[in-house]
Amino acid sequence: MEVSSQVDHASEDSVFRRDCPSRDIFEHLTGRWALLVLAALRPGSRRFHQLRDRIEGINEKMLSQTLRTLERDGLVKRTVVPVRPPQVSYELTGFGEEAARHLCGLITWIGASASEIRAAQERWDNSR
Amino acid sequence: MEVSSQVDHASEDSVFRRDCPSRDIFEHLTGRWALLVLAALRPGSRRFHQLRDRIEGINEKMLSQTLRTLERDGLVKRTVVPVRPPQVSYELTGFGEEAARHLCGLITWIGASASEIRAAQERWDNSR
DNA sequence: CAGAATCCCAGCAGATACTG
DNA sequence: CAGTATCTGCTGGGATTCTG
Repeated sequence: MEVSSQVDHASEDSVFRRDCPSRDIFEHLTGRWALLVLAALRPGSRRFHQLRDRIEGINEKMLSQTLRTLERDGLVKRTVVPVRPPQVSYELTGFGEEAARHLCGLITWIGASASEIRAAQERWDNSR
Repeated sequence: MEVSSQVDHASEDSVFRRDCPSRDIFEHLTGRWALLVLAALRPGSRRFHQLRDRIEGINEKMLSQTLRTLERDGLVKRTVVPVRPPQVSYELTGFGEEAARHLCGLITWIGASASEIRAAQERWDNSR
């Protein structure tokens, strides 16, 4: 593991760089389903089928894939109870809760602003 | 414009619905380039070519497209000075600044957490 | 129940060339 | 300078099927 490099990745500008290491983590969080999975896990631990039923439109492949990515990033913890049939539950880690707070903050802001944004869109659409 | 409908879109759960109207606004903000454009506009007004030069890897089509979407949503204001050659500048609206604050807050958090997330990823990768 | 494996497609993104 | 127009391809996402 490299401790230092020629390029200062910690600089404020690094996000503008093509190789900014934050970019793919950002993409994990803002992909189509991650927000919804994190939000669905906020109240507490959930089973696979509970998540699938709660999140409208998701299929098992995408749920599984999203959960695995979030688990890999250390945002979600997966727990298996080895019985028949198997029981698997998911919960947020401390990190996951922080991420969820940020994302849900953004969503809350969007929700509060939605009507004004929609109005802006209509104005734009009508002006051409 | 409809004032009410059978479905309660204002409920907290609406984000989980397939037709949640916040979803596409969220996607505009978290698309590949919107964050970078908003961040680049935070210090103040910028010209088209300044943005293109600042944001590594973007091409003119994507910059133009992203700016138009953000303008349509009322997050960015476009100003044309009709001279030859034309001068066009972009700046954040009040709304745009709020959106940028949220997104940059998320990015800052990711930056601060990146090393721990990377460590989690390595642990995950090595454990299989 | 909780996934894995496979196949498939639309749509976003990029490269390139052109224009008021 | 600040964009459009057009073509192309890649891959994220989805439907379906299979399994421990």
